[in-house]
This record gives sequence, structure tokens and C-alpha cells, in this order.
Amino acid sequence: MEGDVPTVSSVLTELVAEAAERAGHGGVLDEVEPARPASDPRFGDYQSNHAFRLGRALRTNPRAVAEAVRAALAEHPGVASVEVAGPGFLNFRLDDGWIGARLGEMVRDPALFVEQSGAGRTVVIDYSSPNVAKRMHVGHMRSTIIGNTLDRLYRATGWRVVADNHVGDWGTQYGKLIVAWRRWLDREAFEADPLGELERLYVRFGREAEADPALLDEARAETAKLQAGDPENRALWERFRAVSLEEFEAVYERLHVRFDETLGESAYHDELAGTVQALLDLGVAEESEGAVVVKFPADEVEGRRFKGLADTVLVIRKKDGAFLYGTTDLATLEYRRRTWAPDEVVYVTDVRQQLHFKQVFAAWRRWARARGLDPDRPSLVHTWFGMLVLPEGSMSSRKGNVVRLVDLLDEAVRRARAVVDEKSPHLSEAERARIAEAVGVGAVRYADLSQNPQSNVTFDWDRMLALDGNTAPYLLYTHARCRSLLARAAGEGAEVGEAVRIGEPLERELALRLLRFPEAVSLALAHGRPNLLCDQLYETANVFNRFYYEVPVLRAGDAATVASRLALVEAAATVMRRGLELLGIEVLDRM
RNA sequence: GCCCCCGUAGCUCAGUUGGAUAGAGCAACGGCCUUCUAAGCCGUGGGUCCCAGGUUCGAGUCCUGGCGGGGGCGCCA
Repeated sequence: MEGDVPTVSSVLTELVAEAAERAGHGGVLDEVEPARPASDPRFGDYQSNHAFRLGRALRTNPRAVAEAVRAALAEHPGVASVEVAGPGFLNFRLDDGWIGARLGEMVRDPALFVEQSGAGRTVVIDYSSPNVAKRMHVGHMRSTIIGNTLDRLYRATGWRVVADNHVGDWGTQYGKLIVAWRRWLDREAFEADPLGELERLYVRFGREAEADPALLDEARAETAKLQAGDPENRALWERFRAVSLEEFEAVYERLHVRFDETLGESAYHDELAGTVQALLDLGVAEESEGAVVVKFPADEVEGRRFKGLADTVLVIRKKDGAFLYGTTDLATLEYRRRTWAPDEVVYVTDVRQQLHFKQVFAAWRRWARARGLDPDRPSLVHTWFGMLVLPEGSMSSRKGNVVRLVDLLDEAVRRARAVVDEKSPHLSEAERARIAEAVGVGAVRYADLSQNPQSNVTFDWDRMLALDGNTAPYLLYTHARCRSLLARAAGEGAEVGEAVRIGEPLERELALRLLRFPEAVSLALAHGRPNLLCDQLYETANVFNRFYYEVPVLRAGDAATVASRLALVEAAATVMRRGLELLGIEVLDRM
């Protein structure tokens, strides 16, 4: 729709922008501070703090600026009143009729008014990326879940998304594994639990090699044979890879994660030598101490984004001629550029790789310039998240304290099942199993998503698997309550209204909260922080449950009120459903 | 040594990038089911936002210096 400004925030922001211009402050700032929900209901529904910005720029009293902007505000059907408060806040109170109508329009919009900021644009998202020949553990969870949710948020805002699982399927560990396989394979164990056996072989190799260093030479030789295309080693490697991907896929399916591509490190093996040569030829890289490196002298490092990069070095070819993951990252980026011409490439990894990606991004930009390409396209984003640590410290397969991802999911579902059996014994066995799966897996996803990704998390079973409070089951329950009410309404032949008519304060609060959904989606994506969407859904659920408790729907009395309230309930169900979908949590109609 | 991140209620964490009187969940205590799902709702108690300065109309948020914790830093990923 041409010129349409869908969200409440954008409507009011636009109004303020026009008023500021009319008040003679048009060119003062290039951006208008977005209107936001009021920090306290006493201050109205929404507030604009733009007058402070203007006041600072004009070196005048912000209160006076606010008065001037207020006086210049155009009439708008959505705005019931505007007040200037305190040192220069503009407080808006919205019109009840407009809120109800607006909500009706929002739920009829397939995008729920979510701004389609990515329309016509392509993003490659690189996430999850576990190493082949090992089982996935909880350390892989954050990249997988956060990455997948960003994937969903990008799609919701109109982007074309290429989700790429850049698995670690190449490197020296396969030579070791081949040696170990030939010496110590327990074929029965492999049949029963392929990755378990591969892990055991890998650990055994490490132990044996300590006593007999000659094994390392043997492994190096096998790696070299593999990379030279030796058919026997190649077949073994392919087998390791195949059983791994099969097992990963089972976990992804339970987590509702789906990739468009699984192009691991091995896919770029043949490009690495050429990449290094190109970087040398273009003067992006240089030889140093026998290796090939990209240097970042302090005086060449550009801007705040590259803070901490100064005087560091990225090695892209070792003294012995071998390549490193930085080399692969650059070759991969070049492949992505050629293949999908993305506007943006997002890497979702933990905080430890910050410096690495600053280096890769800076090296890429230099490479792009040297070839006459636009260094800003694709724009490169490293969305990092904090470490997941166990209460007793770091997790390592050597210490044997890893928590496998499937075990976490199984335990979550087991606990959820106990609650379902207790609360809903009347449901069929099959339905209870389905609910337990959705609740358990949803709880795990939500536990991760609902906190700021950049915080470190200490792994805690009880917290991760909590089923009440601010959790996935709470959101699922709220949605199920909505659906239950609507199902009963259908049974009684009650009409669901076209529009919502605001009456009770809780109807108003719920409608306003629902209208914030598209703002929350944009905010979550802009900051790369799914927890902002979680907060919104949690608040929505809380308001709905208070509404549900205090305001009768089916027993409201007159048919018009029943119809209006049912429309509100349906709007709540729609928003909760879409929100849960964006978080990758399977939605339930009953529980 | 240099660089990055963090320090908020007993515990786990939010805090919309500088906005109005700092909020949730858990745990504790008290209340609400003859009415639409009590996996719910309401209430009570709980704070030197690590410390000290600074910037301004306004600082948990920004700058400086400490203290404490985590992570990274040329041939691992």
C-alpha cells in the first residue's frame, strides 16, 4: 500500500515529523526519534522524546520546543489528546475507536503490519555449523536456536533467506579418525550408535597418540591421502559425514530447524589455493615468516566497527602450506557473493569469534576494493552470543561432562509429559505425547531465546526445563485458552465480530498490547535479539490472562459485546500464534 | 602486556542504545475455581544498579580511574 505507515509508533512518529517541520525545525535533524509506548500508563499510551533532540540541536529549552511541536500537530483520527509534560515529553493518548479499528485491520493483514523492510533483498545466514563425526551437545544449541529464530524474523520482514549450515567437515581430524577406524573400530557399536562410536575412536586416538607419537604422522599421511582424493579414504570420510548429517537432521527436525543449504568446509576445499593466490596477487595478503597472512596495521583500520583489530594478523596459509578456517571463510564468502548476490551475510557464533570475524570482514573489504567491487555489499554482520557454561566450568568431551542435545530434549519432554498426564488425563495418549513434545522442546527453545543473547548463560536443568513462569508453556497455554474460548463460541453459534469495540480498560490494554506486535518484531530483528519478541509475547499473555479472568466473553450479555470480545480473543490468538511461530515453537490448540 | 564483554532483589535474568518513581521469573508468605482451561490471576516483603569521580535538563545506560569475573590475542575451529 502506497505511503502506508502501519504501526502505531510509525503513525505517531510521522505526525511528529510533520509537526516539527511545520514548526520550522525541518532540517534540524535528519532523523526523528521514533515514538514509543509510554513508560507509565499515567503518561498516556505513547510518548515522543523528539523535542529533547531538537532542543539540544537548537540549543533551546526542550519544553518550549515540545510546546511548539504540539501546537503544530495535525489532527489525526487516532489521537485523542496530546500533552506536554515534564521537561519536554510529548504524551499521546489514542482514540478508543481507532484502536479497535486498527487492530481489526492488523489481524486481516497477512504480515500483521510487520514492516517489509527486507522486500527484494537477500540475506545469507550462517548458523549452527557443528563439527561432523561428533554428537551435538548443548554448546551447539545457542547458534542453532538463535540463528534459526533470526532466520524466521528475516523471512517475516520480507527478506529472501538462504540459511546455510556451514558444517565442519574437513580438516586434520579425519586423518586421525581414519587411523583409529582401521585399528580399533567396534563394528557393532558403530551400527548401534554411529556417532557415539566415532567419538569413542577419536578420544582413543588422542590417548594412544600420547604414548605413540608416530600415530600422528600416520594420521597426517591419511589426511594428505584423503585430500589428494584417495578413493578408500574418501569413502570413509563420506561415510562419517553421512551418518553425522543424518543424526543432526533428527535433532534439527525436533527443534523445527531447516536449512536451505548445508555447504560445509569441504565444499570449498578446491578453492582455497586459488583464494590465497588471488589475495597475494592483489596485495591483500603477504608472506610473513613463511606463512601467508593478512595484516591490519593500526593506521589502516577503519572505524569503530573494527575496534580491537589494530595490529592483529589473520593467517590464511600456514608455513607447511595448509589452509585455515579464515581461508575457508573468505572462499565461502566469495562463493556466496557469486551464487546469491546477497545484500547481507550474517554469522551467528559465540563471542569468542569476534576478533576472527572482524579480521575476515576487514580482509574481505580490502579484497573487494582491490577487485573494484563494492566493499559494502554484502554488508557483513557478526551476530554473536555469550558462552554457555556448566556450573562446574567449561564443557569438554575430554572431561566427559558434555550434555548431549538429544538428552536435553528427551528430559524436557519427559518432564512435560508428567505435567500433561497430571493436568489433562482426559486427553488421548497420542495427544498427550504430542503436547509433551511441543511443550518440552518449546521450553528449551524459549529458555534460550528469552534472554539477551549476548549474556553468558550457566546451564541449569531446572531453569532450562522450567514449565511455569515466563516460559514457552505459559505462552502455549495462553494460546490454547484463546482457542478453547473460540471453539466453545463456535459450538454455541456465537458470532465473531468484524471489529473490536473498546469498552473495559482491560480490553483497551490488550488491544494496545497486540498492536505492539509488529513493532516488537522489527525491534528484535534490528537488534538481533529475539528476547525483545519474547518480552512482547510474555506481556501479551499476561494481559490476556488478566482480561480472561476479569472480563466475561461468552457471558458478556448482549450479542454485540460478545462478538466484539470474540474478535479481540481471535486477534490475541493470531498474534500469539504468529509470535510462537517466529520463535520456532510448535503451537497448540489444546493442552 | 594489549584488546573485547560483563558486574542490577536471596537465585536466574530484563531494562527499547541517555528518558519520567529500576522491572520480571523462581524461591517465601497470603488470597482467588457452583462462570468461558488454576500450566492461570491478584497481593506482600525484598535494591548503595560493584566503588569513586565526571559529562547534562536527565545516567543502571556515556567518559575516566579503580576492584572483581569471563573471553580473545600468527600458523586450532
